Amino acid sequence: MRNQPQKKQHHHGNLREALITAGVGLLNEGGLSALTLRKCAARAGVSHAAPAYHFKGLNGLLTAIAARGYQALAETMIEEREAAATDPHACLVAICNGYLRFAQENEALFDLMFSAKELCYDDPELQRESALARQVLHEGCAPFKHGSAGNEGTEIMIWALVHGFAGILRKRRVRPDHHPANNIRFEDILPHLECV
Amino acid sequence: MRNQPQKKQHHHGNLREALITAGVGLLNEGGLSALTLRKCAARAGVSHAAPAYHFKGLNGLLTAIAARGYQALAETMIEEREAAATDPHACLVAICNGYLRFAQENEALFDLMFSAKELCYDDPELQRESALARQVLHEGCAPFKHGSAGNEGTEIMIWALVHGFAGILRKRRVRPDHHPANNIRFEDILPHLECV
DNA sequence: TGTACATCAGTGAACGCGCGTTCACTGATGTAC
DNA sequence: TGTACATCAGTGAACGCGCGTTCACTGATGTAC
Repeated sequence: MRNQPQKKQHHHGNLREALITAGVGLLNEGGLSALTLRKCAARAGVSHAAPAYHFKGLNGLLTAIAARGYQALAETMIEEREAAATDPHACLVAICNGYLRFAQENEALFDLMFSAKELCYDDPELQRESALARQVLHEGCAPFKHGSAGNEGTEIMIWALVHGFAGILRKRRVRPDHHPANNIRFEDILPHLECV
Repeated sequence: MRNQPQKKQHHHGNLREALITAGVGLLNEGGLSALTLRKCAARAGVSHAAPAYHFKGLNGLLTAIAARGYQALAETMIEEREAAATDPHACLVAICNGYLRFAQENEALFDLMFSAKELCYDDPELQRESALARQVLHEGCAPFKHGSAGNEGTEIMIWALVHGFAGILRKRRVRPDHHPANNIRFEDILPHLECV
């Protein structure tokens, strides 16, 4: 019963999850600036001092939410990859599309993960989740080399490319008539990759 | 004399410039969160209500500073291009390096230009300066085609690539051991572009 | 050339707001015996 | 099985802070005559 409280309790039992969920909701609805300790607490139905206590301050909460973001990013990429054909090219394209879809469907969360907000970059969970997401991209790039830099060059190029796309496709960042056409696809961009 | 006040005056004479300069300084020193109306005013030596009056609120000031950022971005790219050889490939590489240099030398300003902060995107000056910066990249890409998308495909790909690089190279965004090597160069990445 | 007046850039005090932090506390839980 | 006690998750009131905005005002400037 501990994780599914039936009624108002002093010990919440699952406060960490509740606060992270609340934070993600706030991000989706109000953007980065809507994510505060007090609003998170209110949405989770606890005292506004609770998240400060639980996460040892605002940065701790932001860090936990960002870690959850990396987890979701990895899941989205894997989801796309699973749905794709098995040949390396299609897999990599699918992974890239997953990255892009995550960025577009989770604008503010993506903001938090890569923005100017100070996170606790040495937090083990944040490190683990971001490394796992990175690993998905790494595996997708492994069969390829590109130019003299080989595999590593491929991975960095692909990461930059997909990350840059994510940035410039964001709504409100670019005037509509400056928007790159949405129908530019990775398929058009990646054909020069050679299988090792 | 109007633009060079010798002593404390009621009419500042060049308040707009003074506030933008102050804002850029604040960004450099304290990041995005250090950029407030009150701090800008203090640094420019005016009452804290002055910038609100002059720029019609915080967003107006942020917008003017972002516009200045695009101007500086264009200047940096042009500077690199001028220093390069005249062949199209070297020019494009130079422009890309300029984009990247600007992003690295002006972290917080770059943040403001592309971050989640709400700017007045229909401000004529912001539109003009961002279009001019975009134009530099456009000209650099004009001699090339890439894949079936031709010139436009090239431009979007290059923009995404360089913008993504800028993002992932930012300090503190990525753990040191996840950092792409700084010595990866556009020269290694662009050889597949074909002259039209 | 001088005077009266309208304009407007910037002032400074006051306002309310939401924020993160602190801290003495309470009440539930787990453990030792 | 029951009791005493230590632990600790969460409370709620209070704090001070910096923020953007507002507004009656002041003083410099430009213009009409």
